[in-house]
Amino acid sequence: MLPKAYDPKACEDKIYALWEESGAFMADAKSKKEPFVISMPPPNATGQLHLGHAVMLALEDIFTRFARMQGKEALWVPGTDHAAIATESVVIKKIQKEEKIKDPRAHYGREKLVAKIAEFVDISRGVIRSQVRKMGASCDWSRERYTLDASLNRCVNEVFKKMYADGLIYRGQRIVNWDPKMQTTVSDDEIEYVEEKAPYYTFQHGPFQISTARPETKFGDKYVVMHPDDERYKQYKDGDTFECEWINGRITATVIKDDKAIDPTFGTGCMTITPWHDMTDFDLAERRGLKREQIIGFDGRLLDVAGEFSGLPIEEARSRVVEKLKEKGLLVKVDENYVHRIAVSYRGKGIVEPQIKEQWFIDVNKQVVEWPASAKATAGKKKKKMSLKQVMQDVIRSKDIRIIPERFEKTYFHWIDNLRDWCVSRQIWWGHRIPVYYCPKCVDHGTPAAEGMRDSGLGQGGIIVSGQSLAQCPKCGGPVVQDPDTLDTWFSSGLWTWSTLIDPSQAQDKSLTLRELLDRSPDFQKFHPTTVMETGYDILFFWVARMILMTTYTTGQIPFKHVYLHGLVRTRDGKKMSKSDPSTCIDPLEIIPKYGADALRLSMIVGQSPGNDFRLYEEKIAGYRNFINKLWNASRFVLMQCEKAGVDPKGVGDRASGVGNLSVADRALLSALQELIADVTDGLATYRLSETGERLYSFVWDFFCDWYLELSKGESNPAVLVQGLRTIVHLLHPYCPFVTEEIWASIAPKGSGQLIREPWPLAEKKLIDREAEGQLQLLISVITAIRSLRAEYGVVPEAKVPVTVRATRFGKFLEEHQSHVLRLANVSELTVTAESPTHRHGIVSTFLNWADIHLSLEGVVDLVKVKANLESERAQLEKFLSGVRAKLGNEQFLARAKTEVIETEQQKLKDGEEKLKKIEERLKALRD
RNA sequence: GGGUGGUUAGCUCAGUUGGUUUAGAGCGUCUGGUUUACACCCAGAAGGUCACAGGUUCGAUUCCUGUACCACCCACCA
Repeated sequence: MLPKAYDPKACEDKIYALWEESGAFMADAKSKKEPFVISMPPPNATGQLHLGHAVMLALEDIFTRFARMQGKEALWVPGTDHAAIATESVVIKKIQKEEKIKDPRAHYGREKLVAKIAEFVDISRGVIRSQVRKMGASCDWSRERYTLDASLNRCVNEVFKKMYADGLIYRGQRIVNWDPKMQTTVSDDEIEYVEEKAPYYTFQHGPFQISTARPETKFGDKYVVMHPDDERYKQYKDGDTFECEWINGRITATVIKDDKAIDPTFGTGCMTITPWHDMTDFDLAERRGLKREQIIGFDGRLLDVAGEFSGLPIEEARSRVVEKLKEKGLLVKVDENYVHRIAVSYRGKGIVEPQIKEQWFIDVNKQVVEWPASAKATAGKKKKKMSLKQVMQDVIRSKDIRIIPERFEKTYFHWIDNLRDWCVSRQIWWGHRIPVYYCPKCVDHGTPAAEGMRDSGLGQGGIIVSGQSLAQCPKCGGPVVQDPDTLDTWFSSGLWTWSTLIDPSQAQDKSLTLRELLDRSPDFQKFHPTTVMETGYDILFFWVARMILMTTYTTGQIPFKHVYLHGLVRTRDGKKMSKSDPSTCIDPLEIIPKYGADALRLSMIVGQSPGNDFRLYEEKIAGYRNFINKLWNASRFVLMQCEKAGVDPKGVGDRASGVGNLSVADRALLSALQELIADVTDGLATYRLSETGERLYSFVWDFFCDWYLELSKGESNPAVLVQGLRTIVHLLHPYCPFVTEEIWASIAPKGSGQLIREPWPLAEKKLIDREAEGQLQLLISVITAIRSLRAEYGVVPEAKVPVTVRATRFGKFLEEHQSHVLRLANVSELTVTAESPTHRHGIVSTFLNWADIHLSLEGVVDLVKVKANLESERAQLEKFLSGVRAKLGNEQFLARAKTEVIETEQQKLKDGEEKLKKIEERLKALRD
């Protein structure tokens, strides 16, 4: 006999191993079946499984299992991400701590440090893999990829080369976000803004008053900007110069009139600018061709321009500059309560300083992309040259890609509108190295060397962008040097849906072009574009948008058809779970052994809607653990019934025919199952997972267990029990794969395989039996009504009570099926009659639409209470009826409402009045 | 400053095209129960003017406008 309580610990790992060994997760590129594909958002290779991953895995596993059972060629590609900055900073910190080395970069040098990081990643990558398995993820491990795999690196290089050739990648001196802590640039999206109170100073700058929160940047303030229409400054003309006393002596400054950069209603209406360290000022300087000067070094200390302050870190310099200006009498006022926002690096948490630096950029506005790319997609559309931005907009606008929930399309468009050229170079070592080589001899290529080259003292040189690694200059045969920078991690992540489908052995063949590589990779041919991209809405910009950008450009295909965005998991109090406060966190790895992966999955899916955050706490998970246990016990009950009847559950056939005589309950169950199949199939196909999960939950618990199984105790047909349970575990399998697979093992027909490979049930119309469902409903309402009366009047549970039912239409049916009523409502004798009962004392009643139910409680019941109950019921009913009458008395309603609606209302009135009449009769009888 | 979402039972949340008797679920609460599948259970019950104010409509939790509060995203107010 199976244990009373389901023990996930005893089953889950074992079942997962069976699935994996049997090859159930593996997809076949040669198959003729319709493909269904998901690229798993790769967790960081150094990471631990957290709830964000757990949600993602649960959702994607449901999609995948459903598709697989539906007979599609389902492929779910797992992988891990090298997470450039995140990983490098983790390892550097680790070395600093464990090996007491202050500057691991300097200490080890590039090659050794990269090797150390790789070693660390190798070890920790296995951790996340095993954790993904714990969730029950049915992904194809034979196709696991890593963003730094050789074949993926090949893709990265080829894409870079192609973009460079198309003029989409350029090198430029532009303002970037510099993280002095990590010593690298970071992208616009990897910056958080934190509000901070800081003093806000106003200084006298010649004839003008200017305000700033950053006095330490003000050394190069050679320009004063004001609005051309500002009356206060109309005596100054654009280009006027003036001399004034400033931090380090007298300077000459120029007046700039600009209507775009300045808001005349703000502050004094004029400002000085720092183009080197401010995005807005940089734009203005670009526009007007103004000089720019670096004030702060890349190490976060002031440069020589600061004179006596040179070499000071920002914080210290600030107060001392203010002090000096104050001494000179140039400090006008200080506002201590000014709130401004400082930019903080998402990863390193260091304060980001804008800097002008020579970097590699992707031009998002240059119109060189042919779109739509394929001839097939071109039907009805004109091929146009578009910019990357335009393609990104087009694929969403044309509904080639659908975002769920739809409202995120707006957010997406807004982000694209504000998108600047994407800085893709990073000054870290961990990642895909930029495939650009410099030949110091071949200056004739005409391109100046990158900053890194100058730093290494090689001076000017020719540039070669290569899809494969180079040791020699193809022109002169001399030695080349590779660009020291690596690529933004999202550059390679942007290729994820297809770079993972490239055949690794083909990728070794350097003679192939990227196009050939795509054409010769069977997986790419079969499985791209992928079907759905499922991820948190927080990385819509980071990742989803970049996959669209990179993939449309490179392959001419969209990366995916649907984007399903889930919400973020929050604590019980609605706060973000943060690693720094472990008490607020729920660790899936602790939850799974305790409640099971199935329960965790359900708790994150049911009651949630896409795109909305949700709160998770242990009671919620326990609730679904209870549900899993309920299902488990239902199956124990089914097996027990089989045993009693001497039926082998595995011998039960699949067809509803040939299982002997069907009771009303049997027919009602089979019928309800068909509707359930239809609802669940439709719900899963349209991504309505919460609603569908709830439907299954309620069906299993409230109908199958509470009614069907209870009725089976009186009269049972083991074959129907088994078939019903089989259908249920099929439908539930995507949601809770472990327990259903475990149950399946006991009830599967002989010769069948694992549930994971079973075909999805199809609704059979001929099993739909409205009559039986209606009849069962009648029985249920009679039993419920009697139970309710018993509780209301305090009848002790063990007392058997005689009941009279006055029913006309269904009297005969009720009489035939009274055994259920006797047992489930604890009734001693059931009298079905067409007349109202003659005895009136000690009777309590309730009125259904089609029957009156009278319980005889002679000598037990308090007549005053009976009367009071009837009166309150009457009052309620009258209130309700007056509402219905008012509606039906309204001419406008009769004239304009739909006929069905009017008919329903009329029916309501009729039923209600009848019921009222009965209550009146009962009250009258009580008075007599 | 712009945008998006939320405001439904004590708590956490569903509610797909406006009308299925009197708005649902889980947890919690209350009453009762060792009914041999399950106390991770069973039976019964209480609890909501669907944030507020207008509007459209015969009819609004559902559509529109505005207000308040909360959350998030974006933005160059020095």
